[in-house]
Amino acid sequence: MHDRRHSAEPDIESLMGQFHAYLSKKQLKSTRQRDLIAQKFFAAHGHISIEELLNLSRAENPRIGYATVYRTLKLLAECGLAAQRRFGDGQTMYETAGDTEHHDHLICIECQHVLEFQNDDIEHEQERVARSFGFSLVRHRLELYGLCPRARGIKGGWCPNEEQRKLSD
Amino acid sequence: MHDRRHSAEPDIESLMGQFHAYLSKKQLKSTRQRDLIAQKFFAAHGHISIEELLNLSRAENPRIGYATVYRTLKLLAECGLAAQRRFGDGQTMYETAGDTEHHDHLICIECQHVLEFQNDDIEHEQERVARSFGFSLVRHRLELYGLCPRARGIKGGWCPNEEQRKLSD
DNA sequence: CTTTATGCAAATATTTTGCAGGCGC
DNA sequence: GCGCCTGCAAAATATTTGCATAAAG
Repeated sequence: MHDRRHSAEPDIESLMGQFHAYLSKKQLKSTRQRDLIAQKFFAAHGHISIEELLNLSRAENPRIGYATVYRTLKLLAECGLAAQRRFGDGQTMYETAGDTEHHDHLICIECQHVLEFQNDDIEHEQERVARSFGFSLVRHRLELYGLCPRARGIKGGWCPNEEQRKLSD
Repeated sequence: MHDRRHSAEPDIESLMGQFHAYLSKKQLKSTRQRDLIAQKFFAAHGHISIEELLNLSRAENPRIGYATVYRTLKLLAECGLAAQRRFGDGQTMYETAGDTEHHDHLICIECQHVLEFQNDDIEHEQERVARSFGFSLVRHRLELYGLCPRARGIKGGWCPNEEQRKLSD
């Protein structure tokens, strides 16, 4: 298991590649709008709402409409690169999924930042569980929510928030 | 519509108690409709949509309206007994929360249905991972996406979709 | 060229709200 | 009784769809 911090850019290239592969497999077209929306979506990496995505996209191409964002997100969901999610009363959010290197997330509920990790024992066990129900496992999502050392009040405790700031500057 | 059964009656009494406690703390009233909806909701235990809940409730009291279901679910969410959730492209679902038992989800990407499971090895490993980063673990979410036997094309394969129909009395 | 996408607006679906009686307390 | 609740319908949101035109392969 190893700790992998996010640097500014996640693996957008690879995700765009998967998206394009899906489009051509389905004989669908790759367009300026789809690419723009997908890029913005992948770049947001964590969570993003339809509206935020529309606004980000419009910043570069003001003529983009709601329908295109919905339609693109639907495609991304079909190929497992996006997943719809709803928290509390808020709006519908989408998040990235199906990353090739399936790292899981460790999230501090205090400072909101996200670390990634991989753990083979857990992965194996997931396989076993799926098989025990007769399922074949396609992908998974694992998120651990907790408090980072700083948030727990440990003096001089390490905090992913600051750690990331250091890394990205 | 069909409802989902769970072997042992979950702790509905206790959940209703928590709900009533919340109502009186907030000086809100306990009504026939609220109780009915909450009971149906708790009895469903796993996942239920607004519409299913409305139908179950109307089976006993046909005059119940959408608005009351929405309002009751909002109350349940406020006191932490329900949580909104959305899987795949499907409808908005609600699930019980704040229950002692925690369930992870196994979801068929073909038929969209959701099974719950628990696996102690995974839970332990999650603890270990969090600790190794200096985090204290508060909660987690684990979702496995895959194909059920039927969806995989296994002849006579078992499908959670149908299984549930069978189970419902 | 042929086929699929886009953007707009209109159609649907979903959720919330206002209000005139009803019902808990 | 007083004040919160309910059911209904209308309003506000959110999402999907139809269609003429534009762009991709």
